[in-house]
Amino acid sequence: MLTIHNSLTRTKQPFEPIEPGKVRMYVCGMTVYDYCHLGHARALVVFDIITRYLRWVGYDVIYVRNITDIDDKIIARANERGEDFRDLTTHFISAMHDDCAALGVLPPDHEPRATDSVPGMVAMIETLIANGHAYAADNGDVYYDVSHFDGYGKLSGKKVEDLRAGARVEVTQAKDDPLDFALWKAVKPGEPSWDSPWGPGRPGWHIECSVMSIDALGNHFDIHGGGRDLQFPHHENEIAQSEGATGEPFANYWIHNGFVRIGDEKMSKSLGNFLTIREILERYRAEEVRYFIVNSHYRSALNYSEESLGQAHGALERLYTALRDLPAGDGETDPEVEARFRAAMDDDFNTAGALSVLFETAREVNRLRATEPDRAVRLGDTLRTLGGVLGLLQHAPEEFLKSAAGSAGGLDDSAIESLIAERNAARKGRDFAAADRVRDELKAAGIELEDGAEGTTWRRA
RNA sequence: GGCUGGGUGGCAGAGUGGUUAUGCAGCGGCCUGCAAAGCCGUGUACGCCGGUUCGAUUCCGACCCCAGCCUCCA
Repeated sequence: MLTIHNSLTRTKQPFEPIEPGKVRMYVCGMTVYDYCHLGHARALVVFDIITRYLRWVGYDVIYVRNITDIDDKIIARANERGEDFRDLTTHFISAMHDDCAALGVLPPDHEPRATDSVPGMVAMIETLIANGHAYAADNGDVYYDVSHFDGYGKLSGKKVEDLRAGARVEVTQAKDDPLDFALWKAVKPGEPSWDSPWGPGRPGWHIECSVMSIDALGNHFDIHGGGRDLQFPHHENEIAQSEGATGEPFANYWIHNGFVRIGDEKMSKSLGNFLTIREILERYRAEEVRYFIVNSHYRSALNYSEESLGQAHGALERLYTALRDLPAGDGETDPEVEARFRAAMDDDFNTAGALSVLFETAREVNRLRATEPDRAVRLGDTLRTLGGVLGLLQHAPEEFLKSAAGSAGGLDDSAIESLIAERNAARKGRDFAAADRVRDELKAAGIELEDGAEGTTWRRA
């Protein structure tokens, strides 16, 4: 039985989809004005794994992840670069897709773009005005009337009075209440705009997600996800808009992933302490980045450090070493191992616990490969299958073990092979001093050797 | 100030009212020309102070500390 921590109730609940066997999930995607950083990578990987797992246990999943391709920052950046905002977003959307592919993040089923849904946003805003949930201000903006929605604050656990007391939102003349938020922003000079009943302008950020999610999944769907930082106000506002407009409950389960931190601070654009995915991939293998993310629970804070990424390498090396030279079997998994893996994942996607099952299985493979080869092969299949649910262990072991991290230079494979041949000739002549010199030379270049019965193998550390 | 979440062994990181997380690193052993890999063994870990309990890292209360949201943010 799958249980999920629901931000809406702040408890772990059994997962019950609206329609049996079917999961409809919407996750807030990227605002495409810059390259994705490690924090984005975490959100991408976390929901990728949730999707993979739900599918693997048999759910028919519709996964929607939007693209915000119109907002203040996009406009500002485009103007800075002196280009059309569409050229800017096209560039960063394609960069994001490259990053996803590199990290093994599967594409969502639908990837709606805000600019394709503006008429729907205008329509929802009209409905909200008609319902009394929103009002058009004199300046051409339209605002949501927070006091007119009873459930406001239910997702973030905030009370409207408390928010008002601690409000740091700048009060404009146009708003009735500092907590009210913009649904439609009147055009300013130099900005792209769309026509509307309130004059030319563009949608507010929150309305974009309400409309794109409902368009793709209906008024009421199962899971809505995103980063912790979106819980308030973004998701709170989405609920107010969506439920205000449809009169139906919006999403049943809200899942929020924790932040990536660096030096005990949130990694973010505004703090400027971020590392882009492409920067990281220059220094580490994509699978190491993925392992680093999977190694901790999706809701907890994840501290970036060189050491952690290094440890990820060591851990993957162990797993791949167990699979090395192990033939593939019939693809069946071991039921007992699978049950333990599922028990961990069913417990609010406990990927760290699931990994421990993988390591225990790897040890079993190593222990049994000589004495019970059939069983070892079966466990190897299990390892590959369960690893695949986490998006790991899909490379050929030799390929992973011999691969270089990022753009690392050094010795190429043929140079390594010829040094090994040289060393083995020395070993044959029992000139161990010469053999050890070659091995030391390779070790200095980051190459580890292993002399086995079948000959010498190597890997990059 | 209001509201969230968290403090676990050298590091990373799960989890639990009493019995091994797991990985990396370390130590001892087996194996090996020596290594490496692997296997076996090994470490008085649970912020502080009280309380409940036969027993608490795990429950309750206070305290200290950290992070996040309340402004754009995965």
